[in-house]
Amino acid sequence: MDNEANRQVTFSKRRKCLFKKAGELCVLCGAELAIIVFSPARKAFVFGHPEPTYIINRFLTGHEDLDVARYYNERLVPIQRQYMEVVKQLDVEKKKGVLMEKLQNRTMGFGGMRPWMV
Amino acid sequence: MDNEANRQVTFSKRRKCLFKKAGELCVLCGAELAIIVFSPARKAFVFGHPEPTYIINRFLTGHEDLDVARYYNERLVPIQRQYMEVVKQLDVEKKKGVLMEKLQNRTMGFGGMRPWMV
DNA sequence: AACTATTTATAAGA
DNA sequence: TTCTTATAAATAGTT
Repeated sequence: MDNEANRQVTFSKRRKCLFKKAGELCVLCGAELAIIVFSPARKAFVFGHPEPTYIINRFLTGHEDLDVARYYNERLVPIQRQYMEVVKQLDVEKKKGVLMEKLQNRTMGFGGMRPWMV
Repeated sequence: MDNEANRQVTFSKRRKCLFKKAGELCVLCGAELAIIVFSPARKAFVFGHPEPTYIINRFLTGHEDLDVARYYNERLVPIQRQYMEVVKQLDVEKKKGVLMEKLQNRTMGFGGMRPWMV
C-alpha cells in the first residue's frame, strides 16, 4: 500500500466491503444506518438503509418525521410571529403613553412633574 | 440468531467491527467518513473521522465550510435576541402607563376621562 | 466475556 | 481491472 494506485484499489475494495457489512447489519439485526464516505479524491459515496437522508435527518433532529430545514423553520417561524406580536403591543403602549402625556400636560400644564422621566 | 438476546449480541459485535473497519479505511486510505447506526431499540451510535457532523454537513450542503445547524441558528439567534429586547421595552412602556394612570387619577380624580380606553 | 471452528476479507502478485 | 491465493480477521455458537 505504498503507492497511490494501490491505495486507490484498497480504498475501493474496503469501501465495497464496508457497505456489504453495513447491509448485513441491517438485514440480520434490524438496524437502520447510513454511511457517507469521502474518498481521498473528495468524491462522496453513500450507503443507507432506509434512505441515507432519512437516517441523517433522524440523527440531526432527533425526530423521525422532520427534515432539517423543517426542524429549524419550525423553531424560527413561531418566534418570528411572537416577535411581530410583541412589536405591535409595544406600539400600542407607546401610543397610549403619548396620549396620556398630552392629557397630563393639558391637566397640569407644561411645568408638571413627569416622574417616570426622572 | 433466532432469539432477541442473540440478535442484540450480534448487533453489538458487528457494529463494533463495522466501526473498526471504517477507522481502518480512514487511516489506511486517507478517506473521511461518518456512520450513523440506529439499533433495533432505536438508539443512535455514531462514528466519524473527522467529526461526524463535519462529514454530514459536507454531504448535505456540498460545502466544507457550511454548517447546517449554524446556518439556521444564525437566523434564529438574532431574532431571539430582538424578541427579548422588545419584550423588555414593552415592560418599560407598560410600567410607564401604570405610573401615568396613577398620576392622572390623582390629578383628575377617579371620574376623569381616560380617552385611550375608549 | 472468552473460546473456537468456520467463513470472510484482504494485500499482493499474476 | 479482474482473478488468485496465502494469510489475517470476523463471526456464530458455545461455554
